[in-house]
Amino acid sequence: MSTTLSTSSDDVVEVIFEAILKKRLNPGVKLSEISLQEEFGYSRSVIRQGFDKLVDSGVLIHKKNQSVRVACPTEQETKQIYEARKAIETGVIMILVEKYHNKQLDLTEIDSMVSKEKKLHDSEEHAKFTRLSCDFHLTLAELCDNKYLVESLKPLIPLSALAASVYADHESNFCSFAEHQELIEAIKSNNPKKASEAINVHLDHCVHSLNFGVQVKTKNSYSHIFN
Amino acid sequence: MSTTLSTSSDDVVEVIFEAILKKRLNPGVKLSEISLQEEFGYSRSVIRQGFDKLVDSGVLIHKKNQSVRVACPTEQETKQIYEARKAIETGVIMILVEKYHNKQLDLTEIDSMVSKEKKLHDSEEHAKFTRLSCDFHLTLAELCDNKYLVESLKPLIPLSALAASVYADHESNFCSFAEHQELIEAIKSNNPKKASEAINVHLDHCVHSLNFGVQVKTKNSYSHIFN
DNA sequence: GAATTTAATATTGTAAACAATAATTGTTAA
DNA sequence: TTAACAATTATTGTTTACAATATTAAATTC
Repeated sequence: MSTTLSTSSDDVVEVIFEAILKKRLNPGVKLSEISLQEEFGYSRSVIRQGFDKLVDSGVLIHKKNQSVRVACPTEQETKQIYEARKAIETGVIMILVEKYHNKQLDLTEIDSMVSKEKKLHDSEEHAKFTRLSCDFHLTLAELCDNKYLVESLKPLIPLSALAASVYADHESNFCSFAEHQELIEAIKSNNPKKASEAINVHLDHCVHSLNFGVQVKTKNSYSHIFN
Repeated sequence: MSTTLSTSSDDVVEVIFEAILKKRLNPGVKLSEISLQEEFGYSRSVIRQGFDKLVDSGVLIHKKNQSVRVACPTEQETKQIYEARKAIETGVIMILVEKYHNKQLDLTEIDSMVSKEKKLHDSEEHAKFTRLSCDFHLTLAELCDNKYLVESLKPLIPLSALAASVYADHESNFCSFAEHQELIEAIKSNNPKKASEAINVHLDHCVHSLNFGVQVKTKNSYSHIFN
């Protein structure tokens, strides 16, 4: 949380988040503390602290006396993740509509993000596109100036990415930049109802684009993951 | 998170949560690791793990190389806490309305909680009443069967309790059981709009009942806090 | 006597060591 | 060959020890 001065273990959290969003770390992958201390250069206790935070947010799974594993959301969990996101992000959008109406909100950063999303989508840079799609949602939360909302949403983004790696057939169409565009327009039009519908429809589309029929595949090695 | 088998450090988290809700731990109180290991019987590293979790949720504040302190929410933070709660709990209520309508929700537990709240309020057992008010909100979230929503809301409840200890003049009127009653009625009446308004009005009342003019007081000793 | 500096103490940050548990490998028997 | 069991290895859970930092107390100066 932002009240904490960042410690070494936060590096671990960031790197693992990053690796998940970049699809370097797949669902179900086992992560041992001693193997990773070489990778990071920190001691095992620092790695462990980072793991603990990630376990707490649900991104890593930990059973007693066993190595942690990257979460592999079930169908039910995925639906719960998006249900939670709808609650939190609807709140986010309502706040932003209010702020924009009161001229307390600068949307230029978000506008340029959506433009960049479009470019990456057209040039078929899938990895970067997925990453930016995730950032879009987090950035909206950050614009609220409410650290509690941000912290609530934060773990749900990598969890969504993990769900996508498991269940999405084509990730390029998974989180539509066109709907992001519409969402921003709804905020600008100062129409709370329209904006609320836009975010709910968008997140519903994300879930419905997933194919829960696929067999879950897990990997076990983690060389060349973090670089 | 529920995916984790509970470890020793979770005991620390629970005990501190409990102490806050029971008003044994006041905002700003300093908690040193070595002093508390005697209190708990665990070693310092276990205490530390529990502290880390509490810091992550914002309930404890931690600056590098300094002892952790119980959070002392500012006016702005308090308003952010309730803004976040409104988002999350509106989502919770919407889910419950849907579930109740589909006969997938049993409200007898909640009904009896509200009855008990009334009793405690009438008999002026303030500490127990406050505690039950907090439990009411968490129980509603738990009825959604969505661990992500529960985990999002969980840290905001003790934070609200801390804000109340700082800014509430009379805690007995702080979180109205009558409004809890109305909220449940709204769910039962299968009226999403009414239910949404009920939770938003209730949480707004909580904030507005606070008096942000008071001077913040902190304490420094912690004997007889955890028993 | 008050303020500043210096030394002593206490507390946290990190790493390393040991104990307990799980995962793996090797062996044996059917 | 396969299955069950035993021994080994690897990994986690916890404690302990040491280094770095902050807090407190004492000493010095004005």
